[in-house]
Amino acid sequence: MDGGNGQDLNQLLRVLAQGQEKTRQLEASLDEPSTAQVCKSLAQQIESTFHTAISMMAEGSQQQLVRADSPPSAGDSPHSEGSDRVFKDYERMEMCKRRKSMPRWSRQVRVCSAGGGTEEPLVDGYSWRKYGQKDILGSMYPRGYYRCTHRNTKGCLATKQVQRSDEDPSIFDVTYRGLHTCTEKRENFQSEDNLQQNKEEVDQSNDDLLQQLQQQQQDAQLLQSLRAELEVKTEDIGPEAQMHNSSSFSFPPTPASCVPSGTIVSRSAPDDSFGANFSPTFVSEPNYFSLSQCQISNHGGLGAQQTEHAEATSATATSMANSPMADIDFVLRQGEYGTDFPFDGANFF
DNA sequence: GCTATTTGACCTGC
DNA sequence: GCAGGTCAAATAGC
Repeated sequence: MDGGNGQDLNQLLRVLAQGQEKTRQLEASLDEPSTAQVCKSLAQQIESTFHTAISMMAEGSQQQLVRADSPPSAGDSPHSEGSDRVFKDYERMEMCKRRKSMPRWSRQVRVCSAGGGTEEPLVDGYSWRKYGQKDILGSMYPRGYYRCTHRNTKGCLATKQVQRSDEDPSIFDVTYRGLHTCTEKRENFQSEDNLQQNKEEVDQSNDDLLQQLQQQQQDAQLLQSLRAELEVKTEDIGPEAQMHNSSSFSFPPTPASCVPSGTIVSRSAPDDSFGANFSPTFVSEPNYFSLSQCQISNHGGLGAQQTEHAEATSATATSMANSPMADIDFVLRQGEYGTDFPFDGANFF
């Protein structure tokens, strides 16, 4: 993927620009009286655009990672004893890898009903199946583990964890992991009120993603021109020195201040200096964001879903993180990926 | 009988 | 070794 990177990026930028344009159209449509159909259509187009962009990135990154660690296929030794076991172990291993790279985000949900248990606080439009519960050290309440009901039928790997807050038992911390690959939609949970907010978030995500990509492209060009310059200058050096240099030349280590921590800072953080921090490596840390959003359930549960669609869309836009090109656990969310845009530059360019 | 939940056991990462 | 996360057998509800 070295030769076609610039072209790929340009193509990707075009696709993302399309998404941005569609989002603007959606915004414009909101001012019109009867917009349901138009908005729905535009939303579908936006979703499709993100899907295309993500596919492009995933495809590009996978080409770099053709490795020998293919799964021990059952066909290798179909009748050997314990082959199932080996395969299951492998699946478990893969699950751990996937878990690490899954996008993750959390939110706080307030409920009115003062139940005592850890029952699922809100219906969020997806159907979840509880698969575990665990007492958590230092927490008064156990944590419930849920996975998408369509895990087996559609291979949807989305999970969520629900834990009642110690400070305020009416608040649940809900941590979502992975994206729904099942086709189940939550259209019923999209109210007119939500639409504008969601659109703004999607628009913001689009803008930020585009900005990051453009910055990376500039960095790549800069790097290339620097490299070209370096090559020219080495011609002036004598053959002996050249030999020496060619065997020991290396880029100086990246200053510590320029190495992204991998921790996504709050959007409100003013020190957004992405441009100065391009680095081919980054440190991976589990990154959360917390919406701290109080959601009251006495409006038929609609309030609880106000931003979730946009979050899912935003997370979808970042699901390139699921690609094997980086073992990262992050969630991009409108501007929060400031200095740590998690592309592994060394792989991406 | 099918599906969802519960719960102890097991596995993995730190 | 410990805590968190998941599995899977047992159980409950429809």
